[in-house]
Order: sequence, then structure tokens, then C-alpha cells
Amino acid sequence: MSLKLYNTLTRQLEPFEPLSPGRVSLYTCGPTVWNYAHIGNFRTFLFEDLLRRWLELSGYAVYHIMNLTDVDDRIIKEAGAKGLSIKEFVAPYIDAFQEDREYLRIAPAHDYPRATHFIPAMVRLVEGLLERGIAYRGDDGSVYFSIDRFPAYGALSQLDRRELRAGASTRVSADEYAKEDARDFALWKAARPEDEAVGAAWDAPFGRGRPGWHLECSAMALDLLKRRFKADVLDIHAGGVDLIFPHHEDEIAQSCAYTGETHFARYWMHGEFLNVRGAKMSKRFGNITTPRDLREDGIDAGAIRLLVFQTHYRQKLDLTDEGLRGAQEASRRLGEFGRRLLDRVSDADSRGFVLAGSRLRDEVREAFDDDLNAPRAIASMFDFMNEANRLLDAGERPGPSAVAEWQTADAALDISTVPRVTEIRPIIRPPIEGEPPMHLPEDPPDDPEALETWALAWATMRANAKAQRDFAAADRIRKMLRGSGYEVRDRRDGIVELVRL
RNA sequence: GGCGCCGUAGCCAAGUGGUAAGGCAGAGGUCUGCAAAACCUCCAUUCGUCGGUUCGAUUCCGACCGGCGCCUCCA
Repeated sequence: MSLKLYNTLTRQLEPFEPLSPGRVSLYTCGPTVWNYAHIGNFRTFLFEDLLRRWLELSGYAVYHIMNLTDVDDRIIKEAGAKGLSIKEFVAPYIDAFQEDREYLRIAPAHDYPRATHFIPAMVRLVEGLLERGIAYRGDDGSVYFSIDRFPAYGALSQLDRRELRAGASTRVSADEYAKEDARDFALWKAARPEDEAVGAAWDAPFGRGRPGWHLECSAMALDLLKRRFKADVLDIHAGGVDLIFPHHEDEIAQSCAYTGETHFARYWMHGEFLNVRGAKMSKRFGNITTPRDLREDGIDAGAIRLLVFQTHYRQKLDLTDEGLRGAQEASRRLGEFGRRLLDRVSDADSRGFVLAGSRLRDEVREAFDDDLNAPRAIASMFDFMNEANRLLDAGERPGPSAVAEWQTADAALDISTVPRVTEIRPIIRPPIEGEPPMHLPEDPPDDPEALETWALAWATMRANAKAQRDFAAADRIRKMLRGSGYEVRDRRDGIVELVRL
């Protein structure tokens, strides 16, 4: 069994074969940095992260490009309102995106090209299209792509060319009059005073202006691909379902018209939406949740990843508090188990672990190879966990192979929340005659380090109270510690675990 | 109007032409001074509705009901 991926281009599952053996070029549409990206945006980035990780675990050397769109209508408008250049306006959102990305454990792309850094490549592309007679200059000084001169248009979205016109009637753009055909799209937009004011205008042979929405992706992908792979065709291009039309359709049109290739990317993959109460997450609906919000609510990245991956990437996912809570608990259990497994590792796998490990490997591989069926892979991880816990309880020990299989599965998904545990062996001693009683403040200190010391001291106190069978005192201390974010676990071997909640 | 997706237990969610994975929640039990963690057991004769094809359909086909997305700058 080898990797099969669903290709939007053919609407079919296809065996994945990169153009050059062993190497994969992957381009994923990144954020428009006009605001904090929300968890719906990140669902797509998480799906792409899984794709990237699984390709790498399958032995491919992946070259992953994710663009940062740092010039568009919204950015120009917001920057203008704040009296900032687009460059200044965008900077904090780029930082925030990278912070959120790290928080969600999304592997960094190899390149994060910014639209404004690739103006020359875009100009070359537009010039090329003008030379080929596929693009034209409108009366408004903008440059448009003529859909009539690109017969393959519409292949990705399977939209009938004639139908596009009817649909467009509800949203007629202001510069409509300049186009030869309502369906044509802007490659280059003539500079307006508002653009100039925020530094969003560049000189070009065909007139001063700024790039259209789709242009950047084609220009940057082709430019980077040329440098790195000496090629004009991407292996995989991914994004959210809403990008199929017009964004990706237009990327294909301009790229292929420019390169003369049949494909811009051979595999097009699209992740479904994350919804809130059935509606898509969107600024317009005011139902935005960002990773930073979830982080503030104490939700671990592992839980968010688990929640997202428990639904197949081509299925809609509804974000609910209950779902989040459930994922948090499940993620914690996986992390708890991972810790237990590593704690008991030995030189050789017991018979039970050999079997459980090889079953996990087979199931996980089969699941991911089947169009990244993460829900099934996760189910296999839970099956392994349950079996392994049973084996551990029965005294069996895992060896390198079982541990490696577990770690491979977790390396693809990264859905565990490992508990923060401090283990102590408390010093038990009888109270000494005449010794003044230990005085520990009941209020926890604010400083995290002092808090840890404080908690450990109380845990020791509690162990002593227990040793003297003063269970009332012991239970009181445990309750107090819980109130300060520590759970106390008494192990059978006398070690006390303090778990930071 | 065009293109497309979805409807599986309280909640989330896989799945197959041969009789329903997994997670959360819930119930009971083991362990524990009591807990926590872990383990064991239980928890959909049924997969939106109605027809059809078939020896057999949740899985294929049709209709209907319900929810959702895209149709020019939204992941």
C-alpha cells in the first residue's frame, strides 16, 4: 500500500507520485496578515502540517513553501486608517502568526515568501502574459487576464464557463467596466492614491500598481520552484476549500498560460471548513476564535490538534466547548500514557508489545496512506494505548520497537499533552519533642518557581500527616494544592507525583 | 439558478455490499485510608425518511426532508 491522495483536479483518489523521485514540492496558501489568524484558518494549516509530516515520515524530502500575503485590499484599508505603511501595519500580525503556528506545533515551512518581496517576479509574469496576448490592459490602467484566451479555464472548480457570468451578478466589482469580460480577473491593479499613501504601489513597464490577489502565488511558487527544483510544476498545492474558486482556478490559468505546462500543480488538495454552530468562522459573522483565545482558556495544543485530526480533513468540523473539553481529556490521557510507556522501556519488547507495536505500525500506515485518514490513525493509537496499559499492568515491558511505533504515530499527529509532573520521595519522620511546628503559608506565592517549592513543601507535609494517619489534615492539604493547580498522586512505591494542572 | 458536500449512540466521529472503529460523557467494579492515575465490564438489532436494485444495503440507485459550502480577492 502506498500513499493515495484525493485530487480536487480529478475528484478522485490517486496514487501519489512526485515528479522527481523522493522529492516533493509543496505549496500551501498561507495567511493574509491583516489580522490574527483564527482557528478556522489554522484548521487548514494543521491539515497541511499533517500532510507535510506524513510525506516526510514516508521518506520524502519535502520542500514546503507557504506564502504570506502582505498586500491586499483589507491591509491597505486598515493601514490607511491607522496612518501606517502596509509594511508597518503587517509586521505584528506576521509575528503573531508565527507565534500561533509554534503554539500549535505546526512545522515551519522552508520558505515564507512575502508578496511584496516578489514584485519583480510578478512583473515578469505579467509581462510574459501580455507578450503572449493572454493578458490585456484595461482602460483603467490595470492588467487583466483574459479567460477567453485560456480554454482550460474552469477545470479545477468544474464551473461551467457560462454559469460564471450569472453568478457574478450579485457581486459586481467597482472596476468591472474596465474588463473585456466580467469573468476576467485582475493581474495588476493600477495604483490609486490610497495605495500610494501606504506604500502599496510599485513601478512596472505596464504601469504603476500593485499585484492582484492570485498573482503572488503563481509568481512566488514558480520563482522558488525554478531555483530549487529547476521545474515549472508543483507536486502538491493545498489550501482551504474556498480557494478552489476563484483563487486556485486563476492561479492555474495564469501559471499555465505563462509556463505552457498542462499543470501548475499535479495534486490539488483542499481542507474543509471549521464551523461554529454550523456557520463558517468569519470576521463577518463575529464568531472568531483564535489560537490565542484557546491558549488563554488553558487548552493545550495537543487537544486542539486532536480535535482537528479526529475529523477527516475533507469533512466539515464544528467547534464546540464540549468537543474541546473532550479533546483535552483524550489528549491528556495520551500524554499520560506516553510518559508511562517511556518510563517502563526496556532493552527488548515483550511478546505482547511486539504484536501491539506491529499492529499499530500497520494500521497507522494504512490509515494515513488512505488520503490522510487521521481519525483512523488516532483510533489505532487509542487501541494501542489500551492494550499497552493492560500489558504494563500485567508486568510486561515495552522495548525499542513498540516505543518507536508509538513515537512515529505521535510524530505524525503530535496530539498528546504530556503532563507536567514532579516526583518526590517525601522524607517521613516523627515529630521531634519541643520542635516548633513548621510554618508554611497557606497562600501560594505568585512566582512560579516559589510556587513549585511551596507545593513540594506542602506535599511533604501531607505525606507526614498521612504517615501519622492524620487523614483529615492530609486531605485538607491535597484540596489546597488542587486549588493552586496541583494534583497529588500517591504511588504504590511511596513516590508522590505532583501534577501541574 | 449552477457546482458540490453532509445527515451514524447524549456529544464528536471512522467505516464496509454480509450485518456498526475510536474518543468524550455516563453507569458498575478492581486498586487506594480516601483520592488521583490505570485496568475490567456495560452503553446504536441500528446508520435522516420513503421507495428501488440485490440472497443480503448503513454502504449502490432514485425521490423527499434537513444542514452547509463555493459561484471574483474569504482557510
